[in-house]
Amino acid sequence: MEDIARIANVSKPTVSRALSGSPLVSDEKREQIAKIAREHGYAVNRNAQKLRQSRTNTIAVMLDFGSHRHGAIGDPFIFELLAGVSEALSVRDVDLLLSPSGLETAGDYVDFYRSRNADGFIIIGQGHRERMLRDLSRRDVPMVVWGAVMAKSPYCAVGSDNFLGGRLAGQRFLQKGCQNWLFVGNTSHDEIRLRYDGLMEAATQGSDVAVELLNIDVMAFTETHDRALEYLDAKKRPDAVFAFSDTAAMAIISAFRQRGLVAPDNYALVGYNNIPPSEHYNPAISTIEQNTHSAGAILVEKLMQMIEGGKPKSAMLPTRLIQRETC
Amino acid sequence: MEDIARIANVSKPTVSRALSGSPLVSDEKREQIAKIAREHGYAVNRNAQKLRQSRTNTIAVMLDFGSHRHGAIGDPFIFELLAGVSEALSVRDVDLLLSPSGLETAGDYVDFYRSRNADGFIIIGQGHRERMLRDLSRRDVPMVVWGAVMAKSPYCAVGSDNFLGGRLAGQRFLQKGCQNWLFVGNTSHDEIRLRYDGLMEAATQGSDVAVELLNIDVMAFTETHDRALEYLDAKKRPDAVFAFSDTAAMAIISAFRQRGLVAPDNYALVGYNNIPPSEHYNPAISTIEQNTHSAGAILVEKLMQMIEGGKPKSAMLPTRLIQRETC
DNA sequence: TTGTACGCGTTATCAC
DNA sequence: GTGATAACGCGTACAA
Repeated sequence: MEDIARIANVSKPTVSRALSGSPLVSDEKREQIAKIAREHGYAVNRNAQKLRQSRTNTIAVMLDFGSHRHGAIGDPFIFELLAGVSEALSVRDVDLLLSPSGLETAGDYVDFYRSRNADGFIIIGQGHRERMLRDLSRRDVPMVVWGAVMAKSPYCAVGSDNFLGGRLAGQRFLQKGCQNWLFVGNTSHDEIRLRYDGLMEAATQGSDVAVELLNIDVMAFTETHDRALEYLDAKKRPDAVFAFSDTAAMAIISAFRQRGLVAPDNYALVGYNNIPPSEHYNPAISTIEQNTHSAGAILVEKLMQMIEGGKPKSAMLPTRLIQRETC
Repeated sequence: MEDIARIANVSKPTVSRALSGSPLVSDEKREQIAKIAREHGYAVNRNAQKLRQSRTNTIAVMLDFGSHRHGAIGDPFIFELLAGVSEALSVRDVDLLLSPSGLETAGDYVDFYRSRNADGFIIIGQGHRERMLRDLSRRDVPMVVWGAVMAKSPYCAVGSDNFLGGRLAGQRFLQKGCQNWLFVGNTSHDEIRLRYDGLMEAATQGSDVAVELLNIDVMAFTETHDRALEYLDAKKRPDAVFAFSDTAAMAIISAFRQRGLVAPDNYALVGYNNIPPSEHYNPAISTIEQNTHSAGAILVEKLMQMIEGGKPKSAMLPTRLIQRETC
């Protein structure tokens, strides 16, 4: 920058101002300086910038790849969410640091933040780290969580109305007169548990409804498929199934078909997320739709508020039941 | 750091050495300093570090979210790839900057690199930026591309053997005696075009084989489904279809079924990627498998070599045909 | 093994 | 509007 200043016959601060679009510099000079910089292949050192400024204009997005590998990614839903976050950050010209390593305990997160690696965190899915998140929320680090939204939560969470989603599925089962329900999913994830709770509430409103729980440790396609087969082979015959994702619903359909069971003739089925293939699947999958599209933008918006010192409220996105062939 | 040094009764450089694990400091002092740092909530400023050092230990991964949104993501394949890259970088303790904004022209990339935002780029999919990539490769910026691997390519590319993939599908079609083939995919993407070329080569080895091309602009599920319907409604009746992804294959199955056509009775079908649901789909989808798992690690390995000043060769990963019900 | 002095490239502060 | 100067927090010669 020193060199550019010399060549342009101005001072270093002027170059800085010109290149960062300060209104304090004349347009004429700005253009001239920009031109010289371009010709000489000069670009402002972003690290020096970050060192000098209070903001790093970077946020870290934590994605639990571990639990999503090997087909474990429920469906394209997470990807859409990530795309939304990426886009919302782009608009604000903020960098996205993806799942930096070594972040386990709340202390790790605090250190990472104090090291000025990022201005805040977006954490996708509580998973099994609810405890850590509660700790972290007390440590004055800007963060927003995608996942279960619970009233008593000490941190800002954004997620779809999972409880309602579960209830909607249950109410539909009631309409169809189903009595032996099966919930498929890992309820140790709060998000999933809320759906289960919603389903249970609907169940209590019916008469003589029994709900079973098929807990899937690793919520992957193959795992779900195999566990469903085991379940059927134990002579269980549910007349309604609520799966934790559309991909899981596909696994269910496949497993049930292998035992001669077809939806909706032999059982009702509702999935979650409304991914594109669901509509054209055979049979077309009834599902709970959540507004994935705006989720990313909302997450970013809340986090920015928090970084500015605000205290944004948690937000719950609407869900609705989309009826297709399976239910 | 100054403070920590004072409290520990040592000098600033000693603290620096202790915290960065230099062998020049006694274990006793290192431990003592680390303890004090922990107690006082001190963490090394990573930006100052990056400013001072030649490496930033950050690499940028370019993902074309734009062409993957709204279900446009072919299937979970890209996600798996990203997970692999993320993991490989974690092991090396390198940060992953995801699709920074404002990178369009080769010049943008060069500036980004010169600004010391990242030590290099991993670019997922050539897409429509082949021209830019050629430019960029001449500019002395470390980068590796996932996608089509072509002999005359000026940059280091890693990808599966797309040509072979296409040929394998074609050879299978020949075995089954199919004569009216349909290729589904956007051949303006080099990766896809190579598959088409492979298919064509197989076609020339048969007698009386005709190949049609159904170009899908946006390679999304719904788009593929609708274009397939249009195709059938134009009274076309292929007896073999090669789709650019397994998700696309699902879209094809759905569209064909709507017109009363079922695989493998009415047509043979081969997909690509071998995603988990393909095995359990109805009908189970024959597909070309590529070694997604090691891809991420290889990309990172090549890029690191390049950053170290090496000139790594392009690499082609093996593919194989997995025969299931559809073909 | 440890300390001194300096520089990395930028922006904030204050004068003019 | 522009320029001189200091400061951001760290690593690294070099000396001790």
